[in-house]
Parts: sequence; structure tokens; C-alpha cells
Amino acid sequence: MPETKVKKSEDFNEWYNEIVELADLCDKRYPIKGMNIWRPYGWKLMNNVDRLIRDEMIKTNHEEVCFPLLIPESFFKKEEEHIEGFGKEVFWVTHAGINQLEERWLLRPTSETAMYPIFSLWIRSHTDLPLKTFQIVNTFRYETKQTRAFIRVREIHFFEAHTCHVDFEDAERQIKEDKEIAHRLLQKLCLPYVFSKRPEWDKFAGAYYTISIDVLMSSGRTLQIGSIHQYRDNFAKPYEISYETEKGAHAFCHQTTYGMSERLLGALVGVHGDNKGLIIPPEVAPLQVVIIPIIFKGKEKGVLEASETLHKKLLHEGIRSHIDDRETTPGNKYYDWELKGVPLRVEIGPKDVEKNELTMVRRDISKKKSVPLKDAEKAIQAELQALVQTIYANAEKLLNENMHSVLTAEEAKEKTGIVALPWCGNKDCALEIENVLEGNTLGEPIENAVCTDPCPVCGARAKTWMRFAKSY
RNA sequence: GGGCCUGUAGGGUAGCUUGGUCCAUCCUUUUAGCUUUGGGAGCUAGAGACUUGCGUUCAAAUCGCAACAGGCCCA
Repeated sequence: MPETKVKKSEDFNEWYNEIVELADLCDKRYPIKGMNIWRPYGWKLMNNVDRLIRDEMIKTNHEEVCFPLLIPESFFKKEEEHIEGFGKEVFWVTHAGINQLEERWLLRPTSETAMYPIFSLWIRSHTDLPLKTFQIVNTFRYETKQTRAFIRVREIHFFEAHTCHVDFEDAERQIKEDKEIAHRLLQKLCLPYVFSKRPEWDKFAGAYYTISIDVLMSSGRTLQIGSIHQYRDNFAKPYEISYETEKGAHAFCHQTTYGMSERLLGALVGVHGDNKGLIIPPEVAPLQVVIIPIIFKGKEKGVLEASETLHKKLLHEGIRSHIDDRETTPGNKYYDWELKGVPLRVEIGPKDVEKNELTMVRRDISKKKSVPLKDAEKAIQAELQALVQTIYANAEKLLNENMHSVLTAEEAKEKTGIVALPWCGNKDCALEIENVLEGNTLGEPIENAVCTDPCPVCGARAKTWMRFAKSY
């Protein structure tokens, strides 16, 4: 059975690099580092993920906006920590035609500084609040490190929700909602995850606190696929986002943001894929079912008719189906669609037509199964559901088997994946552990974080658990 | 931020050490035609490449420098 040249378990990085192009997600040959081309198949997949996000946003009363790509330097410079965090990685526009600009513009690395001066104009009264907005746009960050398709890029396909609230408590309620949104979304992508509260020195530039959403890739490294930030009034003050209260006083807004990117695709690839290619959860799969007519000379008619009938039925049921009638051998087609991760393949050949059956094969387990044509839609739905459960269970197993809580650095060193250790709250102690484990701090668990064991570095009584992992 | 490696058709490669034998090898791909078709089909005739710039030289895919791009490792 042909498989990828590089096995996922042997060299995850190579496998990943190979698979994203083989599966037609992206084309990495564009000659600017970190700026890849979305191929049609990959873009459909991304759009399906975006659609889920949009649905969630609309369900939770966020409104979609679209701010300009360019930000004047003066807007960008209002919040100091933010500049410090992003200053080194912005692209600048200095010229227009042959003229040098009086004020430089930058390509948004994220949109706070584009939006907030405008929010300040939009928000006058407490009745304007909460303001819940989001946009799905491209952002730009000048990565100097090694780039990697969907995981570290310079042009980022970015979802960002920005909300303004009357006070800290209302912003906290928003964060609770964001966590619920993340949960529902990642369920649909069959991606188990962990929330961690980032340590002070690793939070988003300008935030009061940051909650990261991480998944575990099969390589044992974590991938941060989203973050939720509580800004308190850190941005509202410099950007003067204030409102008049019911009592006629003036107060600053409290803000939150929630961001995700094409890293979600990276996670889908890295978590579910195998040596034959991708396995895409049906919820976002560009094609959920591919029908392959097995054509023999003289018997084409029945086979093609049966395929066409089934295809129409599936479309009618809202199932994304496709008939692969290319003039090539069936085996060729199987390999193709397996690479692309189509969850279910249906074969219809002369023998099937004779028996009024179809043959179906789930992408994750590759076992053939015959079902009567008349029950096709139901059987196909059930099979897709079964695939969802299996790939979720596999991903959950991977995460559970690679999450550990231990008391000493020596024990931690033996473990793979995410390791939690008691932490006294001192930055140096956490950095020392980072050194020993050759990993990074992920953050504290957001629930059941209390820990009273001694800090493995200084011996002081710990305040919380601190998670460490090698990450992308 | 530091170190190491790589760049030849759409993809993968041979040639590079010791410059000339190379209008560049093989596999895949691709076009036309015929025969095929239940796990990567066969035959016939075509198509397609030395990353870019500068330098060394009578002569550069081959040597040197730089840029760009790709990959790996460490902070």
C-alpha cells in the first residue's frame, strides 16, 4: 500500500511539510518567505472552518466588520506595551508611488490599533455597550524564524473578535462565552484542547491576562491555535474608549479579544492525518463523500446512472458529494482522495449495480462495507458519524496519554507532551524549568490550578501548577 | 538572535570532488492516439530544468562571493 515517503511517526516535520502540498492545501512556491498560496482545496477547507466560526459569532451576537489593512503609525503608537510586543515584526509602507509618505503606515499585525481609535468614536453611551465585533482578515507579521505552512506564516489568515464592555465583570462574562465558543468549535473539528493562563511575561502585548488554547500534535509538541485576552481598560485608556454611565459619569470600557488563525488547519493536519494523507472531519471537509464509478467497457451505463442517482440524493440531503469520473484507474482515484482526506469513499461497480448495493470505505479505517442502495443516505450519515467519533477518540487518547502532573524536574524530563509542575509564582523558577526541559511555559490550568507542593526549583510552597511543553 | 545544510523540468533525482565528454541522466508528470479500468495500467509519438546577480576562466550546472528561497538544530 503506497504511503507518504516520510512516515508521520518517524519524522513528523518532514511528513507535515510533504502532506500539506501533496493534499493540495497550499503551494509553497511563492517566492516570499512565509507567504503561501491557498490552493482551491485548502481554501475551501479554510472557508468551511471560517463558516463555523461565523456561525458561532452570529449566534452569540457578534457583528462582522472589516477594518482597513493599513494603520497609520500614530494610531499604532498609542499603547506602549503593544508597540514593544509587535514593533519588531511589522511591515512598513513608506512610499506611495514615487513619493515618500509624510506618516508611515504599517500592515496590521493584529487590529487593535486600527479599531480602537474608531471604537472611541462609536461608543458614547452605556447603551452602546457591549460592542461585540469580529473580522476575518489577513494580518502580517515579519517572522524572522523558520516559517511553516499554516503554523508560522508572515501573512496570517486571522479571525479576531473585539469586544467592549461597561466593566471588568462584563468583560469576564465575555471571556466565559469565548471559552464556550472555542469548545463548540473544537468539538466540531474533533480537536481536544487545553486552556492555559499564560504567565505574566508571556501574555499578549498590552493584555491584562491571556488564555491560550493549545492542541497536542502527534509529534508531542503543542500548537497554540487560539487565544483569549482580557484587556481590562489597558487599551481603553490610551485610545480613549469611554462612555457615559446611566448616572451621567464617564468611565473607560473594558475590552476582550479572541483570536484564531489557519493554525486550526495545521492542527487538523497534524492531529488527524496519517501516512496516507489527511483525514478531515466531515463538518469542514470540502467533500464529505466521493463516489467512484468502476467503469468497464459496455457496462458504463448502469454504473454511471447509479452513481448519478446517489450523488443527487446525497446533495439533496445536504451532503457534500462528488463523482470522480476522471479517465484514470480506480486505484489512482483512491490514493488521490485518501491524500485529500475525504472522510468517506463510495464505490459503485457493475457487481454493486447487479446486487443493488454500494461499497463504502471509511478514510480512517479503510475497511470495505456493502450496503443496499436504498438505505444509502442513512448508512452514509451513520458512517460519517462513526468516523467523527473514532478520530475524536484517537485525538483525545493522544492528549490524555501525553498530559502529566509530576512533582520534580527529573520526573518531568521523562515525560512527553504537556507536563505540569508545582510553581511558586517566581519567573526565574519557571525559566529554570524551561531550561531543564528544553520546552516552554504553556501557562497555569484555568481550573483546579491550586497546588501546595513545593516548587521543584526553590522549594517554596507552590501557588499553582505550571504547564510546560515543547511547542510550535 | 546564533549555528549547520540545501537549491538541476510540475514533483523526485544523476552529473559537481578533478570546469570542456551535457543543446544535461533516470523515475514521475504532461500532450495526442489506441488498448485498458474492483488498489498507482500498457504501447507509440511529442513537451518540459541547471534560483538570481556578480566574479574567476579560453570555457561554469560544476569554483568563489552575495541575494532570495527551502530545511534542520540551539537560544
